[in-house]
Amino acid sequence: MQLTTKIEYAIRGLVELAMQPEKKPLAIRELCEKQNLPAKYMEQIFRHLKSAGILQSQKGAYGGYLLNRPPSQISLKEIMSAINEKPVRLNCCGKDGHRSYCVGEPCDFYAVWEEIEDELNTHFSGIHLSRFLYNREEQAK
Amino acid sequence: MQLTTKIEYAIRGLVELAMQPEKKPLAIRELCEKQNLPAKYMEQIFRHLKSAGILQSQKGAYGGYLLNRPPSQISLKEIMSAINEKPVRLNCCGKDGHRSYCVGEPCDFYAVWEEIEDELNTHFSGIHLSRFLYNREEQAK
DNA sequence: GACAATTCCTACTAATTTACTATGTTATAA
DNA sequence: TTATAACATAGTAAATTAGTAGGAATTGTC
Repeated sequence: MQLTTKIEYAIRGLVELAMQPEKKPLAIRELCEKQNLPAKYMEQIFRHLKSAGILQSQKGAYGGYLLNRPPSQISLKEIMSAINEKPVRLNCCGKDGHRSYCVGEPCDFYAVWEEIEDELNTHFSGIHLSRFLYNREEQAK
Repeated sequence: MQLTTKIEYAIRGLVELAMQPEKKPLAIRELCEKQNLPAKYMEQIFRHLKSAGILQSQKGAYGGYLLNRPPSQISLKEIMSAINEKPVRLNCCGKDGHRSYCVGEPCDFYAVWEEIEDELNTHFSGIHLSRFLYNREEQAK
């Protein structure tokens, strides 16, 4: 498993939002000062999370972001796929790749790998943001 | 999930070896011609698989590689960790990173992520090479 | 013993991806 | 009207991935 900074930052940002009082938006700049994160980079990340329906935003002065749903209803799967859409490409099936290994389209190898991916997605769907703030929930008033 | 070519090539190579008659080593060059893979790159991959105890090798003329164990006893976990050792680094815990998020060493965030990694490793430990050659087993005599 | 075939080893390079920064534009509350 | 925030896109630097290059060491066969 490869944890990119994007995922890490996303989770840290979301955790911070989760500890925010209801309905009070938190600005990226403020959040990033607390967490010492690159603000401009975070903007991009948060916009993705917004288009995925995880966040909602308030523009202008006193604006910011807030969670669209409780942390227990935001899955790691959602977060991950909001941030990086990476279609798996197998070289054995590529246009230029050779095909002796491939039987159909998609080939057997690809089919098996897709099964495995599905299993992982199922697993990540069962992990929620709340898991990352278990210890902090008590700290937050 | 990110499937690197190294992992893909490793599996394709191992599948090819699995279809080889017992005790007859298969040379990288021959294997790579069949599968249209870069031979020199494959050498590196196979050497890693060897040091991980998945393969054994026979040097010199008529040499090559062969599986050390039946495909049903070679897990995806083994293959993956043989090829890429990637220690997860979280920026929130880094030497230069800030620490407001971190409570201990390692921090809560890290601890949760490690739990998730363990779950994945457990899952990958249950997936074996044989899964990739289910359909081909009949084809191989 | 010579030779051909093979694994083994290390260093280098090219391509791709990741992790940002820069420079704005647009919307909104006070 | 002004300050503050999200929104958008393009560019850049660092890191990783995906190889290639050039050989040394080993081993079966003639």
